Amino acid sequence: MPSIDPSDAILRTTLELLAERGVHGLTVEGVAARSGVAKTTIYRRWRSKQDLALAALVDIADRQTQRPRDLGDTRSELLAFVMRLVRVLSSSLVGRVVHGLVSELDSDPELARTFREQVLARRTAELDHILERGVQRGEVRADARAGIAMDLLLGPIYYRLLLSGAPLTRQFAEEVVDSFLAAATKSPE
Amino acid sequence: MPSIDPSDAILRTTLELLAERGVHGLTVEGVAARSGVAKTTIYRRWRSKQDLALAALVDIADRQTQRPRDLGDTRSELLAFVMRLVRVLSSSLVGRVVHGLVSELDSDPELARTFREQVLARRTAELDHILERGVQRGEVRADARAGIAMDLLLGPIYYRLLLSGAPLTRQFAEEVVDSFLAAATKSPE
Amino acid sequence: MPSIDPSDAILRTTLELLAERGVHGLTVEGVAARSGVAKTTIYRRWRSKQDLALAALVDIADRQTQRPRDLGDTRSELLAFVMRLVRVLSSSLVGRVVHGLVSELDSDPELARTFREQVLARRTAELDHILERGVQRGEVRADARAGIAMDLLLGPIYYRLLLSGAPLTRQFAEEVVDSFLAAATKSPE
Amino acid sequence: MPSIDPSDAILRTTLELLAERGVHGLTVEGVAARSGVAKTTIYRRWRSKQDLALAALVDIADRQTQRPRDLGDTRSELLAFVMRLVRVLSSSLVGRVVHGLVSELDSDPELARTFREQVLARRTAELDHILERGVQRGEVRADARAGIAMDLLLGPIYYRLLLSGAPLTRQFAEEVVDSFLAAATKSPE
DNA sequence: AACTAACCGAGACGGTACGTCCGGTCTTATT
DNA sequence: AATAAGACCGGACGTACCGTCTCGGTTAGTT
Repeated sequence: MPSIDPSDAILRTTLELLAERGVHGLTVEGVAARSGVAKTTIYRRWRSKQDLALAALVDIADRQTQRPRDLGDTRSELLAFVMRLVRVLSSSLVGRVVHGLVSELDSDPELARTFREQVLARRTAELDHILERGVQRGEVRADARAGIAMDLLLGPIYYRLLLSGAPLTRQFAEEVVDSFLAAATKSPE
Repeated sequence: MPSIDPSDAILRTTLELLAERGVHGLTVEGVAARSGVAKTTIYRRWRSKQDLALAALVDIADRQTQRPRDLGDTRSELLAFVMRLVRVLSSSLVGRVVHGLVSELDSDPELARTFREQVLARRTAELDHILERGVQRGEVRADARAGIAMDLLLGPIYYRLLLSGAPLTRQFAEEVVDSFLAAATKSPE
Repeated sequence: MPSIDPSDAILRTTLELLAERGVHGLTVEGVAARSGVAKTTIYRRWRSKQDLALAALVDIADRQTQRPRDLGDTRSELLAFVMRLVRVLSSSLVGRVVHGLVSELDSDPELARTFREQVLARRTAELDHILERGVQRGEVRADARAGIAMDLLLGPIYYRLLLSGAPLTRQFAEEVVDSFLAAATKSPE
Repeated sequence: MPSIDPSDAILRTTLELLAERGVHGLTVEGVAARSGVAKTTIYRRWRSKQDLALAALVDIADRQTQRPRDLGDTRSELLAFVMRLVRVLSSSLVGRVVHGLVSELDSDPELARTFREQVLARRTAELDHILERGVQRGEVRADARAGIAMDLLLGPIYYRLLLSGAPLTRQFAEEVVDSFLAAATKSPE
């Protein structure tokens, strides 16, 4: 007698439908029908279908979060960090969900808050660790902080995912990391 | 005797509604009602409300496109380039429209194509000019090309607009430009 | 606390609109708007506006069905039978609805079936009773049956209603009944 | 160089579409498209699609009108008269068109007038001739007139066509004629 | 031979209603 | 008390035709 908690079934179905049809094709009615749950039950737990999609997203993220290990040098660690994002976003599911949610962040502040806390903040924390170690090693300038670093490292990745549609290759990840390091290493002019 | 063409009225109304309620609150029915045009007329010209919103966006972009003037040095020109984007995106209207459209780019290839051709490609062309001049001046490495430069310069801007919600300040623009130049100047290691 | 069931409100409004504007002017949207019911609710119960109009028609018919009483002689009973139809059809409402539905019977078999079962079959049953009594009394030939009798008695009435537009008077009803009786009495030649 | 007059092409196409899809599926746009004529041209000649359908109907009727020949006895002539109607209405085309038009007669007086003048009045004239001859022969009561005779003879036919859906057989036609003659022969009681 | 007026095709337009999809709320009965 | 089931209101969707309306391009007929 599995899954006494309907939330599991709901999230699992949500991910299935997201994978099959994207955020656009995700409907609360569809989730209810396939998971054998009443619409009411869904609305009791999530405020909207975006909220539900985000919950599913976080559900994945939870499983994939990884402590950034000490790889010896900052470049390797940053590259691992960026490549992990590249890989996750390239898996059609996560990429599609993020892509599908972005527009909603603008009109739903509550959703935006959750997204930033549950998704972005974790990445920032990881990046902070890496940079701290880099400063200690003397590989990175002392004033390097995750704030701007996130913009410089993740921005280009998301730009390709969300806007230009250009491919997220390993070479691209290296160029992004190297560009970042060029500035983070050099003393300001 | 202006606006014999209903397209004008439609686009104008579309911009009004976008400004007031965002892409989310934009409805074809609403545009038809306010602009005094039949829904059919709208559908005769645009395939969907996203298509319409994009048209309105391009309509603004058309009016704002600017030849990048020679400012003497590359940093100034890049900063002007980035700041122009920052200003445009900060004007609530354009920012909201772009934000509202992003999710649709994933599910509507035709829309994505148009967006890239009408919006991104123009920026790329401008950037190309700047970089070319920079190479000639010897301020930029000879292999600098707009492709990756767009990712590095615009990525961080859009990351803040679309995801982190952090403010688009002039200081931020400078940091982005300087970071880019640090890499584009230095010879590869 | 009446009309917990939206069907009541819908049918009542349908009759109002039919009376005011005829079948032609009956729209599902209009019924929804005036009855304070969602269009979906109407479509959940009736397949089309014709189906709805027919339901309203049957709704009236239900209320007006009457056991044919024994009036002593067949002519009186037939005349009462015919006159009842004449009166009902002359009431603008029923006449208009029937008139408005006829054309749809040709293209909507399901509608035709319902119309015949719910409306015509009832009349046929009444007529059967009358003829049966007439046979027992010896006033009508033993082989008189409702099948052809319906054609002969109602045909002329509907012909005037639907096609010629000639008035449905009492004298006309008498002529129809007498003509029928002339044949139904006389032995076949 | 055929059909200099577009009316021909329009009516021909109208009949085709009526035959294929019934009055319901007849659209002015469809006629225009198939006949290679502009909608304007159609509206210049007919007020509505019903008007057009009726014109097509009359067009057929014109070709089929027939002088009722003297067959020697009234019964034969009446039967021929009724059977001709039966045959015409049974041809799916005319039957469908009439069926499709009936409902419009109620809401379009102009259409009704034309229908009665162009279609019914011709039949009445034919019937008049037959009855006149019948009176002269002494086969029919002197006060028999087409007015009520049309109701009694055509009513049952149209009742089956329009309402009951029962088949229009030759036997049925005979029963109708004989019933009429029973009354038209007998002196009033 | 040029001019004009009628008529034509093409098709855009405002408008009405269609029937559908889903969102999110609410009620009822079950367990 | 939480649930499945599902009816309900509401808003918008995109479509189909309606009947009206320019708009140019023949084609006749007139001068």
